[in-house]
Amino acid sequence: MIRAKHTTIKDVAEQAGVSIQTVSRVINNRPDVSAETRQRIQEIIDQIGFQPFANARGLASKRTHTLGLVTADFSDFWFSQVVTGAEKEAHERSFYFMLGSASSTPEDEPKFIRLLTQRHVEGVLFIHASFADESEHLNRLKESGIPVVTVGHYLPESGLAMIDVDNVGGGRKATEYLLGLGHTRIAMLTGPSGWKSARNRTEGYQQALQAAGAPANLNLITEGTWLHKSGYLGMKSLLEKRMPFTAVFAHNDRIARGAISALHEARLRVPEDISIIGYDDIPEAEFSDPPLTTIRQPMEEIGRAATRLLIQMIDDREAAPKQVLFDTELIVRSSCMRLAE
Amino acid sequence: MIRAKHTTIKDVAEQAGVSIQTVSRVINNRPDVSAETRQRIQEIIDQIGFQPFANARGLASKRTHTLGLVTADFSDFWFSQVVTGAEKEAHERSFYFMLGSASSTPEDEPKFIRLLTQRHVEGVLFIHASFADESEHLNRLKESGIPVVTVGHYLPESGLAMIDVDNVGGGRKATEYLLGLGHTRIAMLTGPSGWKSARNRTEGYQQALQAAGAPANLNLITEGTWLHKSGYLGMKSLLEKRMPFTAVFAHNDRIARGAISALHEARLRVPEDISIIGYDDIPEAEFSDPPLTTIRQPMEEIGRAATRLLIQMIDDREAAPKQVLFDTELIVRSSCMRLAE
DNA sequence: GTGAAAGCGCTAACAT
DNA sequence: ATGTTAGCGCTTTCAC
Repeated sequence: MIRAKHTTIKDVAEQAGVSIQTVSRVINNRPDVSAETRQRIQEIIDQIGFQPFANARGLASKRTHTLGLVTADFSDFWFSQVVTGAEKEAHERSFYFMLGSASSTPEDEPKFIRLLTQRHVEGVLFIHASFADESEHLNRLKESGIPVVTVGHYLPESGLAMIDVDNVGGGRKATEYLLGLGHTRIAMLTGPSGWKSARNRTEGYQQALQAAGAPANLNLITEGTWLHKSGYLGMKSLLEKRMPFTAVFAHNDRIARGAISALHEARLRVPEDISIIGYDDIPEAEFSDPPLTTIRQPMEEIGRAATRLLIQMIDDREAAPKQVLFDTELIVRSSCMRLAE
Repeated sequence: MIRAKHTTIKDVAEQAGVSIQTVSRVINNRPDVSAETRQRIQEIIDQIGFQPFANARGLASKRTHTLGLVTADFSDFWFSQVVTGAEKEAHERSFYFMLGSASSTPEDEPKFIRLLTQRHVEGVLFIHASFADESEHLNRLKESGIPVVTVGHYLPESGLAMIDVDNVGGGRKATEYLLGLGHTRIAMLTGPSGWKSARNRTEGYQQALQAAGAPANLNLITEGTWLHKSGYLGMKSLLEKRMPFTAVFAHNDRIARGAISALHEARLRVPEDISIIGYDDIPEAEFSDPPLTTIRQPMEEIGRAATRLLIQMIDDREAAPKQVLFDTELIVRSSCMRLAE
């Protein structure tokens, strides 16, 4: 196997007639080089297309500028948005992400830990990893002293840094909106209760109902997964129960859209017969039938903020893990209407 | 900034009372170590949790076991599936992916090239990168001698390795299905013509029509993006033209679903008034209203195959770039029906 | 089967 | 402002 010969700092030094160290200073933008030499060296670098080898720098400086990215589900829209933000922020700060295990099956854990330690990642970003599955990962990492920031995955006990959306507030906001339209029998299709975000949205829902003196009816709550299919099946089972309700809070837009399919199948109209509100504001929400009223989360900004915090923790190991909650925004479209008297 | 001290090969060697080199042999599974010494060393490795530092190995061996992953759009379902497969395959072969630029804006190119060369990635996987934007990237990489495999992005001129779905066949399959149901006025909502996959689906569509003696009517073809919104707007403009058609081939399921929204708004029923077939078989397709007939692509397997090919090209630089086409599968649900006489 | 020496490409620390 | 020396943690090469 023949490998292309890369140009090294030595080549540059020889051509410029200076020592390796001086070239190193130029690469690293150190102040103690004369403008003249700096320029001469820079020209040679540009000309022969020299790129310092990250591995060698990492070995010598004990910094790898590498971050680990771990997630439970790539296909999740929420995830993809967060990653986009995270990636941009990292690049701007000259950090890069290594892909951790996508499938977080328990057997993968040793491999996963090995990846992170062998590569000496300087920090790890957990995006949308589920609750139970991952906590052992997290603890092991924490013990190893690597800074960890979690997104959409808050365990208050763990004391880990986290960036998330205010899901309690979001759940409250959604429910209050429906209450404001006169609805009191409000059903809910939740995400898996293993997810903190789902539990929090449920909590917000209950807070709002309680404050309005319209206590939650457990028969109107159905737990499921985050998928479209789950909304469809959940709504079907809700309808079979024959408990009256006039509005639904779905824990994400995919669930909401699945529920609408089931509603249509049952010849019920949205919003005339049933009002429905989602969560996320996925791109399709605007073009659903009907356009979906929903709770928007600032996902890309969350990714950026998480990465920023992670790098900050790397730079200052004493920095206490912070927990930041972003606010949600109610996006009113036409899947909800005022309850007729 | 205090960094945790990592255990090194030296620590292991000292504890085992052997030389560094012998430990190295154990790590790399070389045959020339006595079973006894090997076991003793292995026990110490396990006990103190030693992990060889990938950077140092890379520096010494000139192998980084790192691959670059570049894409135009994270939020694409197709992409996420392919990545999942690619990631699994890579892990099984002890390779890892570094995230390249997510946003493939032209300004990012220098940064992007720098990432890949500074990290000495051994190969690069381009997933679903668009045609025009990226070709300069590709050529630069090719010149640098780094193996490149593209997925969903075939430029025959470039001679690059690629794994893709047989989009011509898929387009033909979709169109033939509609023809078989008696439709002859078949409209089409395409993806961007800058994408090879879109052009190929169009080609398959034209082939099928021609073979059936029902030449394509350009007025029935509308180009758009891959997004839901585009299907919605495309169908609206199609309807405004008042050119009669009885069926639609949408270049992906999101477009199809957008089109269905527009159709519903226009008080047209699917499939009673208009039949529609999509492409991809996204999870939501099954639960659309109506459930969407579509063309399925084996995405995860494509990711695996692409990674396998990439690693093969790394191992054997003489291996000619291969081009592999996967077959598609027609998934019949209920968004199409036989044309009434 | 095992070890010693050299060096991968770079930075850190200390010279001058 | 620049050079010298040492060494990061590992593999390679060659010796025994």
